[in-house]
Amino acid sequence: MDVTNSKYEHQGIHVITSIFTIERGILKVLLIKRKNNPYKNYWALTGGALYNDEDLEEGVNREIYEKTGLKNIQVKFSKVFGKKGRSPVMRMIAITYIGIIDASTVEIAKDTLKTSNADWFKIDEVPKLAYDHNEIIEEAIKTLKEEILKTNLLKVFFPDGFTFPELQKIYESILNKKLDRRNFRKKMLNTNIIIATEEEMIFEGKKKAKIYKFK
Amino acid sequence: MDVTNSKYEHQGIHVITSIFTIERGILKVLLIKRKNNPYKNYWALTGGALYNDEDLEEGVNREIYEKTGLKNIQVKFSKVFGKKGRSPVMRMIAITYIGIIDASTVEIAKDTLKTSNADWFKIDEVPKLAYDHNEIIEEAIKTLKEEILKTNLLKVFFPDGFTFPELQKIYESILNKKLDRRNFRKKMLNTNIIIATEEEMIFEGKKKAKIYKFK
DNA sequence: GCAAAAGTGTTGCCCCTACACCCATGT
DNA sequence: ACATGGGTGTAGGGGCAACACTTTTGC
Repeated sequence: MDVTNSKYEHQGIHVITSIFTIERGILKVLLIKRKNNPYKNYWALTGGALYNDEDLEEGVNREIYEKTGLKNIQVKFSKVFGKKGRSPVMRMIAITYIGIIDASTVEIAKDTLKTSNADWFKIDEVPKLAYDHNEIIEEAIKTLKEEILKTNLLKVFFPDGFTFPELQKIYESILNKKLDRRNFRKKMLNTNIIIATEEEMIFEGKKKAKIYKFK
Repeated sequence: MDVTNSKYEHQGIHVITSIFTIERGILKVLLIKRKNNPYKNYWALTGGALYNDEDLEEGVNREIYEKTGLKNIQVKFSKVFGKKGRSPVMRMIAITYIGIIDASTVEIAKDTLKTSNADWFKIDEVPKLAYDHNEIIEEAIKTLKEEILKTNLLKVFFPDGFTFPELQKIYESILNKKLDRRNFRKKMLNTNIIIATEEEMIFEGKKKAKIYKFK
């Protein structure tokens, strides 16, 4: 291995996260506006170059923090993007992740060293983004749909527990389809990652709904 | 983005493939012996640095060819390995893949520009390898077990068709467990990627077995 | 005629889907 | 009393695992 071999000199790693939320039943993705070239003034996903002294997930979290002020976002690996032309500056491979947060509980920094804006976009209203980020979001949505069925990613929305009607609404927003109340309840209870509590609360109806928690 | 920023200068991409085969019912992995530093004279997986002018799978195939003489190996993505200390030379991220071939139909180059030997190793007799390649193989085996259930990866063993007894033996070798003849047959036929032929042949018994083909 | 492998069918379980009625409450 | 959403049970289909007997043929 020769550090100055021109065949593989000047390569780099992007660590990129599609951060999602749900606002009033609508799935949205967090985008930031770039201050610097390349793609100056383009909207983009949170992410950037991995540093030499950090592991992948450290880089992921640093990039999220630098570009949004958010900390401790739980992420899941999504996909690798490595087409040779994907960055105009040098050969970059993107390792991409997904995360989901409750937008109503956090404050997103709108102006940072590298960003001039930040906002949530409905996933079917995402503009033309920097790099191949549009494609990355498409794959991220697929990963998100798979992961919420296998893990307790959605716990972030319900730190104090949830009722089935509201949990179902979140799932329906992400999967983009209606689910059957009875089947949804049975399926969720079957996973054994949910436990009932004694409390109840009102969600949308007039009748109280029982509160459950993620383990 | 600044090409000479020391925080992310001198990074590179490894494209690495765990190439498997089955010989007399035993799952084996192809290793090559390195001629050069780092890890000179260590056994290692086929792989190396991705070049700037090639896409990921092009790099995968070039590396396999350079180190073994093999061409046109169908590969599947396995996992990303990116711990910061994984290469002693510079910061390398490994994008890893799996492939499977019928060792009896190919000739592996044992001496190339970069390798001084090449051989098949039983997966529980793999020596201490270069880099984190032992860990990569562990994950590759998991990926292999998943992929053979979802895809027709094993087609390479049966260019002229197969009987159920021999197909089942391959599956059992990889999954490392006995399967029920009747259930195996039903499950495979259910996938609809298999068609019956009129021919028959003898596998291990005295009775002829019907020959099937992958679509 | 027997050993060795090939071929085949049934049952029960679990998960999933589809679907209809009663309950609690605020107005 | 009625409208609104919350809560529940049942039946059918598909996939999976467990399981035993018959067939072919070389010796």
